[in-house]
Amino acid sequence: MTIRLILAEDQSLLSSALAQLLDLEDDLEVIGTYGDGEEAFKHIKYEKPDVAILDIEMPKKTGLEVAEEIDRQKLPVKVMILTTFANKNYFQTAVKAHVHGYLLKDIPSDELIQSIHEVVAGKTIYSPELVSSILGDVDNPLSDKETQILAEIRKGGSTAEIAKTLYLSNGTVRNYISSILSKLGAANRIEALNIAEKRHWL
Amino acid sequence: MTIRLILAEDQSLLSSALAQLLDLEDDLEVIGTYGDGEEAFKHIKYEKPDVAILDIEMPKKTGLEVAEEIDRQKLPVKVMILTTFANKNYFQTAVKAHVHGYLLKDIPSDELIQSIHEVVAGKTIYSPELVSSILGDVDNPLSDKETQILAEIRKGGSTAEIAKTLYLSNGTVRNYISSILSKLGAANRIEALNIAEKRHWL
DNA sequence: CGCTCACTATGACATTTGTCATCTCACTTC
DNA sequence: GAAGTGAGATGACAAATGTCATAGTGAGCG
Repeated sequence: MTIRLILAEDQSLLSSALAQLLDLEDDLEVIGTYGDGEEAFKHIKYEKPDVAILDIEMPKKTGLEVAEEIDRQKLPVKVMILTTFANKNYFQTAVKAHVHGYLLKDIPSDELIQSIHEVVAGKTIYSPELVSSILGDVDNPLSDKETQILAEIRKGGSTAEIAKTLYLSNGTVRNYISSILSKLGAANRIEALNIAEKRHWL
Repeated sequence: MTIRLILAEDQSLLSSALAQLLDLEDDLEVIGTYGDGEEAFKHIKYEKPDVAILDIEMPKKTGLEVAEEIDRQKLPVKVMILTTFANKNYFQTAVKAHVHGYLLKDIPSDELIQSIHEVVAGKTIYSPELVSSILGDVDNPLSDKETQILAEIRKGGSTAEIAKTLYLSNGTVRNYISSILSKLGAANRIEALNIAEKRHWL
């Protein structure tokens, strides 16, 4: 029985190289490769592959959104996330969406092939590097509101604008920012952004 | 005559997939794959491959630095840059280093293989998407100093810190920033960073 | 030669940002 | 129902940031 695969990955070089390579395996068959989440989802839904390999950051719909949709509709597909990002939030979202694999792009292709087989055999595979790196991650000390505000800061808005979009008073926003800065040990907004980004908290 | 290749790419999945795929071609032979610029350079220097395919953003040494070093030492190697980044500065640096190819990772792998052959045959290949996207780029209105200061801003330093590291007065830095903001139509530093980054000016 | 432009600088000013103490109000929780 | 707790708010203050006018220097150019 050959395993039917769909690939969703927006970097054509990787996508095409991978597709050709997987196709060379005699029990694997790549029935489609798609460069954005929406297309990929459509084809997953109607062509019912055995395994869907999804990148996270893609146009239109992220791999995580696709995974959640598949989970919600209980489509009979094994979902594997394949990403560069060893990011706690991404990983947790993926786990909640009951994905069958979460692999980082820093593995060799043999390992990917092996993982596909294991997933089809019923295993669930989380990249060990990832799990340990996640466990090793310093815990995000920011509250939800603080994180939300930091995200607004990243967009470049002033205190006043942030206050308006979040329906808070000017002073409250400044208090939150003050607290963010002290929690992150930053001296200003930009430093805070850099720190939070480096630690995968954004 | 088979073409001997060295690959420098820090994303293992792509690196290994590509290596296997290229090796399948009967006139191509991948004699080494390396995950950082320094290692790659050493092996390029002593194993003298026909072609070196370099990613830009890698640990230790970027692909561009490797390319410059190869150019300076006049090593008899065809250099091809393979990157995600359609960034004017990167591209210009690469051209100055006399690379023989500059390709984006959004091409299919067949095209890469074909390009390798063309480069070996003496052609110089610049990704057409890139060239046109570069030509379509709005010209950077910032002066060198302004760009330099914006780069310092990105690191998160305060006006005073920037002034100190660049040996300028506090007021001068503030004037430059003021000018940057007005040129970019930004209301504050963070917005300026976002705009400059989006337009590939950083 | 004069002109423009980039670079550097000052001072004065308004605004924004960051800090801190303090307060209210709605919810738990015991 | 009293004591916490956490989200949100205020006001006052200091420091940083942004704006503007003005000015000196030197390089490059027609």
